Amino acid sequence: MAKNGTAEARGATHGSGVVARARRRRGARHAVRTRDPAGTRIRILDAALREFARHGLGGARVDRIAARADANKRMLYYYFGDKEALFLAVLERAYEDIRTAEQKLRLLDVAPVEGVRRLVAFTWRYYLDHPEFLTLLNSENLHRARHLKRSKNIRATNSPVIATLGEILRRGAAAGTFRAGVDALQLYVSIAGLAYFFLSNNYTLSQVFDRDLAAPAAREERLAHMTALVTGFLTNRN
Amino acid sequence: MAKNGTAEARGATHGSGVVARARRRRGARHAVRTRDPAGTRIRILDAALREFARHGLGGARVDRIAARADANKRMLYYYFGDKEALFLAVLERAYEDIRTAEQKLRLLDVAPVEGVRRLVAFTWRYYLDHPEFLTLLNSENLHRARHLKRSKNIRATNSPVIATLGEILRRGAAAGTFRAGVDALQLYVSIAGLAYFFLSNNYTLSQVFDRDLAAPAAREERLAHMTALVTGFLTNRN
DNA sequence: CAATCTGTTAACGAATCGGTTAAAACCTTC
DNA sequence: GAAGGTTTTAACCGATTCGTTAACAGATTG
Repeated sequence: MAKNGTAEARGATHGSGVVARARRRRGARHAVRTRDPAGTRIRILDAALREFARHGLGGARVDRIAARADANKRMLYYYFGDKEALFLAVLERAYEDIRTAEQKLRLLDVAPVEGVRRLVAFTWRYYLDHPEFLTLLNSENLHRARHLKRSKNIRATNSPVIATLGEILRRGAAAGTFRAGVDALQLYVSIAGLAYFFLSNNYTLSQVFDRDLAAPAAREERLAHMTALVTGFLTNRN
Repeated sequence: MAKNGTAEARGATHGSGVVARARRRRGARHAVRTRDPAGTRIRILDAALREFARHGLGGARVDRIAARADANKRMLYYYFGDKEALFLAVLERAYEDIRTAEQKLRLLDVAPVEGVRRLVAFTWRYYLDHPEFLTLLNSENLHRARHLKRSKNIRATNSPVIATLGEILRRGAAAGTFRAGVDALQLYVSIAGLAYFFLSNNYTLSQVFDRDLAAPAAREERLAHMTALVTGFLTNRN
């Protein structure tokens, strides 16, 4: 009863699909079969993101993806072609998501130092909240960006941030608060790297240095250090 | 004929093993069979390093490792137990190698700024020359350091670098050239991250920003930026 | 309501996976 | 030179892998 509300609330055109699926999962007989093409597609994408992030491309299992998506395995192939094409679809959506989040930042509304601080904090927060994004990128790099190479519309979406950061650096240098001659792409990669490495390699680092680097205190310390490092560098005019 | 020299040059106790193996590979009949336990062990480790680095733990194939090591597959299990134990052995050796290289650095013989510069340059160079180390760590982190947790003698070997960096920071602060209050572990992680991210994610970064970040010029630019970032931060006393 | 397209299903199959068996060949020791 | 332990081999195994087949059911259109 309450379950039904969920389906309707989502505004699904074929709302009954969700209910039917829930019934079928519970093993009820006389399950009402219904279609939900769009829903099936995103359920597969969600399940695939989780699976690829958890086990990598090589360790991911299509059967597990299908099971978690509550879809027939054949559907993966119907919608995406094969395992690798599905991986690319997952990757493209992940990039799309972070770029969308970046767009909302409006870094040029504040002073240059504050703008940089916000970019550092955002990057940190985003990686922290989306660990799957990190492992996904690691997988893609393991395969030398083989999938991304086949993708279009990836290059276009990624420039804006660099352009914005470049403008911040220009303004800061003009105002005399920042040093001149800093390359925006290099700095962007640095900010990303400072957060990425700590989080992506958190497990081995914690093990090797015998500290719990996932603890709240360690995280706060890290963000503070990153911010100090970047702003300290930029405001040192020698 | 010249081949034989290689075996002797290596100082192998059972030198004939190498020759026999080479003959067998070439498919010669009446192949002289010989034993070489130590050699077999390291050939397996080398082959496994390559395979795990190339395909990750999940994507690695034991048959391929055996083939490349020119050993029977049974030997992997004879010496290491199973695939995962072999992975741990490879990982342990990789850590051992980088710590050994770090020991040779003698960073305290030079001025603090120069010491930091050398550490940055070394880290960069080492990652550049050992890309397998990066992908290996990525794999281990994907699995949440599951294997490393079982390992002993990992924690002990990793402290010295942090201690040395701590001493450099102390001396620099005492001399008034460095800012005070910088945590050695945080800075070490930062230096590593600045190099690691650029190299480990080189493929996706190059793709996404439409630049060849593996080109010599891009590499030099990166090292220069990293060095400036770290020293610029440390020498900014505010 | 018939024809047609789209989405979904169960079942299967060939290839490959990590791991094992059982026996043989090499090497050391006495 | 025989005994006994260590290293190596070929063959094999059951489970699992990704991907496919063929038929069916819901939706759409005339």
